[in-house]
Amino acid sequence: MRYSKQRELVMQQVETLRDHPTAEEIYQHALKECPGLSLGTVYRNLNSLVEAGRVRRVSIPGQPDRFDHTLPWHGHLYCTCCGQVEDLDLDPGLVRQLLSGQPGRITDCVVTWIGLCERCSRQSEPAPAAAP
Amino acid sequence: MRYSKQRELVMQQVETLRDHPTAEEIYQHALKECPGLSLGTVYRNLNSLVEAGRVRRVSIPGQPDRFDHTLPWHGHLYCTCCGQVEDLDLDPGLVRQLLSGQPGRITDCVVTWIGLCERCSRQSEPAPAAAP
DNA sequence: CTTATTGCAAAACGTTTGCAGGTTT
DNA sequence: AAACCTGCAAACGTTTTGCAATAAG
Repeated sequence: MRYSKQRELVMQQVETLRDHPTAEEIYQHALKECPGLSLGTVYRNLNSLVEAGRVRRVSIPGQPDRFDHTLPWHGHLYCTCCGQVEDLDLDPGLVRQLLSGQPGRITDCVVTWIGLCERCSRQSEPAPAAAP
Repeated sequence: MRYSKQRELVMQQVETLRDHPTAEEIYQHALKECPGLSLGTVYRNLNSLVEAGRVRRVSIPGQPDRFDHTLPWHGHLYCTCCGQVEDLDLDPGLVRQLLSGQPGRITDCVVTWIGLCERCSRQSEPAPAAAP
């Protein structure tokens, strides 16, 4: 894979916007530092970065994909109130136990909690962004 | 909610095609019994059936939604070889343990295994359908 | 008679792709 | 010079929507 200004910019955005940005959000922020950048290029680079293992893709049902700079395996919590996605540290031992006895060969495991984040569940000071 | 022939037909297809069909698959099968049925109607009815709690939606990252007649909570295994989705019985106690200590109020939990089903992992007699 | 539901077609949405020109090695 | 990467715009596959017509209560 060759160096490109655009790809490194996309990588940098995933790292600085640490809150699981979507391709569109990454594009909007990157545009400020690289006018003329195209959304297609952002998508293409996100795909190569995911394939290269430098970025993780986070899929929430019914929503555009998000991208995560945290590489080690973890789960996610999608807050239906503020729309934010939080990392979830899950005991890998328990996950392995959950899987034990299941037939087949597993290569990945997606665990997504749907509900309210801590802030929204306290019903005060709801986070700014609106849920889609 | 009013009775409609189309909605009951969609419901019936989800129940008889027990293998997590997509909207398109449900449409193709239902068409045989109700010529003139439209795909938009299938989507609308699947949405109302999910909302009414008579059907479950199963989302696999990067794939069209599937629909499940099994209502009690369970996980899913998506086989990257044959493309099939299998139900996964997961110990609810372990799932509750996984969640314990996490902040927030959880309303749903999506657990999806990605890998090979038992049949494909035995590397013999792969299931008919091709992975997308 | 009222209103939910339908078929149809068009649009919305997130994402991918073909192409001609520009960049990296 | 060869290969890769870009911007652009068009196309993609899935899903939703506006509409006038139909069917249910």
